[in-house]
Amino acid sequence: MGATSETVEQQLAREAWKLMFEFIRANSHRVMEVASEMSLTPGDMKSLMSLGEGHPLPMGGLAEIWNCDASNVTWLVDRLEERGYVERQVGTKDRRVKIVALTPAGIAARAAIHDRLFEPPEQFSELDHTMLTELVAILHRMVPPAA
Amino acid sequence: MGATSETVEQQLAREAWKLMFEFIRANSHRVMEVASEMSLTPGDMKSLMSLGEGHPLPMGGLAEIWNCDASNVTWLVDRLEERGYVERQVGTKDRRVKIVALTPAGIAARAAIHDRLFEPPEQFSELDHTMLTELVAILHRMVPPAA
DNA sequence: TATTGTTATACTCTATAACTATA
DNA sequence: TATAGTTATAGAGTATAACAATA
Repeated sequence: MGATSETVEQQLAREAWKLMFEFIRANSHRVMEVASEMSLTPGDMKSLMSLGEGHPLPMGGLAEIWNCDASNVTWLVDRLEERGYVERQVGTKDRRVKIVALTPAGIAARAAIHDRLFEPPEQFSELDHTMLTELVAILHRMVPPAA
Repeated sequence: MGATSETVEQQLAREAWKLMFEFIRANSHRVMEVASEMSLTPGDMKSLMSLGEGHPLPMGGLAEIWNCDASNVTWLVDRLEERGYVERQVGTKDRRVKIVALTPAGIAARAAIHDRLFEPPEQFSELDHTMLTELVAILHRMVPPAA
């Protein structure tokens, strides 16, 4: 049953992933909506989202996370800094590096985005208690605990 | 148990949605990878993905689906047409409208994208047969059958 | 000399406005 | 006159290259 069984599971995984993909695509407009509500561009919002509270990051690290050029990080951080959401701190060890940290206003903005973005789409109301419990357990297994 | 029970379910839905969101974000690089493999920009790929085989659409309809300006649709369709993936057909009833249809090459490219994009991420290997079956059933309930 | 981040500049993507052709 | 799509043009976002400060 080895090879056959494995194939069945791969097919199930593929089916599940495909459905998840479609579900996300059907709800992708929400990101734009929330950004628009908060007068942020999608780029600003994405940047803000990936700056953890207790985890300030150097410009270079952001370029890696955001998968863009360093010069673009300068531009993005300038935008957030103008709005008072982040600040640049000079590195203590190496004075060349600039650490980007959320300000209290940035932390608040990030929390507001999360609140709105994590409102579950209407399709979740199709699920009963058992299914919801199962789904949470399954996703907990797939998503590593700490980010 | 009415109000209380509902709140618990809303919390579960929120938790599930948040986890799904994180899971997708952790795998968002795949889209870029596949686009790059096929020498397509993410925009080209997104456009190609939303053109169904038996469902050619007018330029105006695409502007609505892609949520962008009509002039941008012209540009996007030009790109796909240059690569031989779509063709403009003049409307039979109203000669002003242009119907955009996938060519055989476009259908093949779309299938290739799907094949790669729907390869389930490694995290699915954490799930046993029961969980996979549950997940597929749950997602089928949330995603409307026809696209 | 090598590296971090910025500035100057060019290229890509998207939108607004004016236009062409049908209706 | 109104509508579907295109063309001309301007604006946002991103990258490449040259630069300044620090290592």
